[in-house]
Amino acid sequence: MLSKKTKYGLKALTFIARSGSDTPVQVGEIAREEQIPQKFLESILLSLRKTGILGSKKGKHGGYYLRKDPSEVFMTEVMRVLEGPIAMVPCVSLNFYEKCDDCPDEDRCSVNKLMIQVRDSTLEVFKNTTLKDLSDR
Amino acid sequence: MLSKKTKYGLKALTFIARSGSDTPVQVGEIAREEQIPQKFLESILLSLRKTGILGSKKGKHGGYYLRKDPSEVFMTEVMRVLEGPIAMVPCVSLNFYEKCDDCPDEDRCSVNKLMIQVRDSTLEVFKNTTLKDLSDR
DNA sequence: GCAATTCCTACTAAATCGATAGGATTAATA
DNA sequence: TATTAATCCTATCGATTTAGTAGGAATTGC
Repeated sequence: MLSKKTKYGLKALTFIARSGSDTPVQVGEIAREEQIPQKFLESILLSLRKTGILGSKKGKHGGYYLRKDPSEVFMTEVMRVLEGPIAMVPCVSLNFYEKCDDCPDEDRCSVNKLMIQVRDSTLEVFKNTTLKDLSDR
Repeated sequence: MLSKKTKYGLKALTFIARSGSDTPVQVGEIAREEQIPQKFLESILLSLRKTGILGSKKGKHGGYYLRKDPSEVFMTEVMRVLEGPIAMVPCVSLNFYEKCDDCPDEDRCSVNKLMIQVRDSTLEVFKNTTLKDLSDR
């Protein structure tokens, strides 16, 4: 299941990308338009800022803005920030690898092999989709 | 994240497929060999039986067996039983469709579009992988 | 009848999710 | 400089899900 955090995050990013203008977009506006609880959205945008996808301006007339062109914001990056590892098991994760405690031999593990395939096919989608693709349609 | 239930279930199915023989395989044996809590595994195999993937024999010398040849047990079926919907959001699920309450227009939803792609690519993997593939390697 | 097995129901501890609350900090502007 | 409006930060909380555990009923082979 996709978490609400990710769902809200993607919608917010799309909203910001669509706004186009240079002036930052405020949390309140996004929350209102996209029907997202404002306080929850605040924390989501904050994490997107901390990882460098968004920039922010504080104080009056502040808000959030994209730090790159939407066509350069890849879903691999966004999904890892919002949803965490793309792999379904840590032992096939490229960025968050961890050995399974219960699995003695990774090379002979049937789950491992299957999940590598799932990871690769999902990755392929995320690598080929940018925020521009999301906001265009 | 893949649930332990699914992981254990896949390992157990692989174990049964590898055993090859006609005599049913006992929960205790699988639990011991694959390091899975026995009582937990019982409930997992039970759900696989109820959906027709496994058959069982009760009483002494009882156990579980495959109802089809491993090459006919597709991961689509197994994953749906163990892990639930393959789609990451209900609004793109083929078998468990539900409209998003918070999303007024599905056709204009950027999340929707992205998740359809992820669903299709994952489905492609599961459609082309059978229990035979898992147990062969 | 006894032993070994699946089957069934109920319970529980821990983790995660989806928020909410309250205020500190910063910046524009009157 | 005071006010206002925004982001930033920390803490808390209820509900749900996960990963089991417990205990025994039902069934079968010997």
